[in-house]
Amino acid sequence: MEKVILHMDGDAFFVGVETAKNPKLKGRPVVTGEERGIVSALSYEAKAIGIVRGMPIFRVQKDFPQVIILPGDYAAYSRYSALMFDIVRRYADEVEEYSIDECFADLTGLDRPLKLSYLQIAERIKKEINEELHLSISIGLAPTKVLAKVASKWVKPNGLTVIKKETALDFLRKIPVEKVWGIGPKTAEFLQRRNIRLAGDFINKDLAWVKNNLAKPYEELWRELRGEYLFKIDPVPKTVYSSIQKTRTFHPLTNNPTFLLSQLSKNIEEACAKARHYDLVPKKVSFFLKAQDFKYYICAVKLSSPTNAPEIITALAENKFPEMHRRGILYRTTGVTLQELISNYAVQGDLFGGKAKADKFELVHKQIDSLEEKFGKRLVYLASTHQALKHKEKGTQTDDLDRNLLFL
DNA sequence: TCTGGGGTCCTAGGACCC
DNA sequence: TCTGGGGTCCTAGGACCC
Repeated sequence: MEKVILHMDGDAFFVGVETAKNPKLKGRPVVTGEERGIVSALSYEAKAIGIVRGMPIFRVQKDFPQVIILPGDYAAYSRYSALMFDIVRRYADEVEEYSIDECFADLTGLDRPLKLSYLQIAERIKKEINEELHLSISIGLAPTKVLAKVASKWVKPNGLTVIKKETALDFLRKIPVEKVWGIGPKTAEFLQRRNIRLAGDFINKDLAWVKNNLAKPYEELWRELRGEYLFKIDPVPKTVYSSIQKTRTFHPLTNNPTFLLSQLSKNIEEACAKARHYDLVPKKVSFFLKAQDFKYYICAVKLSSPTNAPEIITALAENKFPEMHRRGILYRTTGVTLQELISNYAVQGDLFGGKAKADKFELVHKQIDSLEEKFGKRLVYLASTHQALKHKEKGTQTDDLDRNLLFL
């Protein structure tokens, strides 16, 4: 039986939720991202007057004084996201939560028991999300995930588009190849140089050409675009991470090792806090500095004993720092990635007491975590992070920060 | 898109072995 | 001292996504 895959995509989702919370925002130019200093989401009205994602907030304030600027409210976005997916689950069992505002659902064979056509099922989902949550979404229906993505983007906002195997080519002849899910700038450029500009041009190439010229994932993409169902719906809710990353870009750029290390220390504290929250420990950690020209200077360390204690990981970072740091290069970003995460429960003791030492630190941090939950963030942090916070909050009294210093 | 932050997956090539 | 052929495992880095 031919598959029927639904793809649902929130319209300007963060702003949509803000409008649902406060209906007075409806029809107004609204952006979110105040806390980050750049526009992270924008209403269609804001888009219409020339605002784009990533635009600095100060520019919006200066050039578009009529725009309403809001800080992100991620707790609300997660709540609405869950409610939205619950509505999809009223109809389909197989729902894959792909991102905070997108999901796939397998509707195949549900028309009979529900006594509704596939189109009617999609219409109901859309109507219920509109009426119950006051959110606008767009839906695509197609025989594969990739085609369903194409369909949901075809009419936006508030769209509902069906692509059948027979009509796929007509759609794909109107879609630039770089707009296809999975084809990024590099592959798009490669294809365009060979005169493949539209998704339709791409699927008109034969399989041998695809195999000879592109990597394996693109062969699957090519098949999916031609209507062959390959990318399965994965309904397992995402509870585990395989890596956790924390990065921060700063201005002005710098070469100062002390500054860079304190930024890295802050990255490490944040990453470790997240890992503790999920009871995960990394078997491997990598640090990086990103230079002015966006080149990465990376070093990776295998942990003899997996831990999420920031004291241990910052000590590693300090040891490895000279391997990444070059004199005379300006850096824009520091970052840490905790890799090969495993459940803390599964960690075995080692011969040299590394595990016992890590356990002590982890216990202290668990207690700090619960205090911070009660009394707010940044109650306590490592001395090595101190400078990074001073930098961020320059202009405020550093006395308050000094009071909370914890030397371990 | 002159470039923020957080993820996943794939692959080429080196290390090591027979 | 120089030379095959073939296999596995691992890792760094590329490419892509939202």
